[in-house]
Amino acid sequence: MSETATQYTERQTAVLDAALALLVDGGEKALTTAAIAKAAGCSKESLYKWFGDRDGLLAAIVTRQASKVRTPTAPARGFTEEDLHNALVAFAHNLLQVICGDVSIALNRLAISQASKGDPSLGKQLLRRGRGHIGAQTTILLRQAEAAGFLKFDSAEAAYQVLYGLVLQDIQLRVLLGDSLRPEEQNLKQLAEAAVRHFQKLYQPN
Amino acid sequence: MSETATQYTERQTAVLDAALALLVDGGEKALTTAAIAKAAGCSKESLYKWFGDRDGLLAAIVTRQASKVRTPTAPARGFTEEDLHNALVAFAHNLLQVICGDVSIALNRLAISQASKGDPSLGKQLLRRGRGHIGAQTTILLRQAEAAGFLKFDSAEAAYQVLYGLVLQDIQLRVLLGDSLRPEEQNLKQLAEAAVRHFQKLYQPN
DNA sequence: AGATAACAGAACCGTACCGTACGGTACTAG
DNA sequence: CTAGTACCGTACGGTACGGTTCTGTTATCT
Repeated sequence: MSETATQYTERQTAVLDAALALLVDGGEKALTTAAIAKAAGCSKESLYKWFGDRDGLLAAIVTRQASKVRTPTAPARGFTEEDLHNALVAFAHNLLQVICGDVSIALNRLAISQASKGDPSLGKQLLRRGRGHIGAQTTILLRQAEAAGFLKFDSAEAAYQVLYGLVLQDIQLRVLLGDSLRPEEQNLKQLAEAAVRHFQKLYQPN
Repeated sequence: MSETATQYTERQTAVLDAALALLVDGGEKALTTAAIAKAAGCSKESLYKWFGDRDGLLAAIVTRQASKVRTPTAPARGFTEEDLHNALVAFAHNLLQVICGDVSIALNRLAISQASKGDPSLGKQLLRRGRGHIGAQTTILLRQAEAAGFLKFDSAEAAYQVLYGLVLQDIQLRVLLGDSLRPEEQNLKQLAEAAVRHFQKLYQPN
């Protein structure tokens, strides 16, 4: 596994942000090297000097964005059952907002498109740095909740998987396919609360 | 909405099948008009005569495949709670198998790629004829189960959404991104049973 | 048998885009 | 003042592909 610990200069990250903006509105077809150079106010030659080739630039975009994932607020040491509920709802709400956001949609579409061309590296990056990271943090929260006696399960990872499914349902795939949320789904906070309610019912201790 | 009731000749459906096979192994980049013509043993000119342009051909591939969706076995008139459980598990298992299959992955990737280029029509088709259809059938089953007193919920559609999320979790997105299932996820039957168990616990009447 | 339509095969055209090369410019160091 | 560095802007080569056109062949109909 290539540990791309490469740190980019301020100038280069600005280029990556410009490229991401270009990707978000316009899709992948708008993301040509010429367009990136123009939007970023640099020359194509510099792009190739900095990022190797087009795929390298795409990978840099993904890793840069994935490095921005906000880890869920660390749970307080001693916390009540209501704290747990609120933390889970906040997690679910945040997850829904991220997934329905333009940036997430554009990046996931890009990664899937690359996977379709036989290169799963972008997808792996996205899963590892995005979903994997946020999942690990939340799994810790679940374990603490179990230790506090608020939840009961065999595997924290499996429980997290269930929570994830309850929250997202088929929403992520639908937005990726270009579908728009139904009116009753517009209220993401409400969706998050319903999902967490179901989750707590499934894993209540008694 | 264009009601593409166009019926293709046997020859043309054979071309669509060949194109689908090409898409399944090789991804979208392998799906050039020249390659399709070669694989199907026809000329490019015929392709354009039959399907208009490349996008028309892609749409024809999707609609043809979507027309093959097997509606879940109609539930028996008088059925027991065990029948319900078995029907739900069969549904979940079948769903997982379809979603993890090469054809589903290739078509969903194709539709997402098209959506990324600003054309959501393929995605709409996929949702309407694929997920929408199977969902409607299953929702009917859920309603009958409620009438029989085996389940309790406010909205059958919402309950179906929950079942869908419990079954798929993040599996579909992961396979689309090129990730492979973890060893403990290989047993799809087991996943289906766990999901249905959770579902029934959530919506048990008492 | 002759006419007509359908089709395969191949050549061709225009376009889009990746990657590279080159000339010109601003800035810094000695 | 000169040399070096980093960069922009542009132009170009090579290639891939969508779509069109042409020619020859096969099949069907009268």
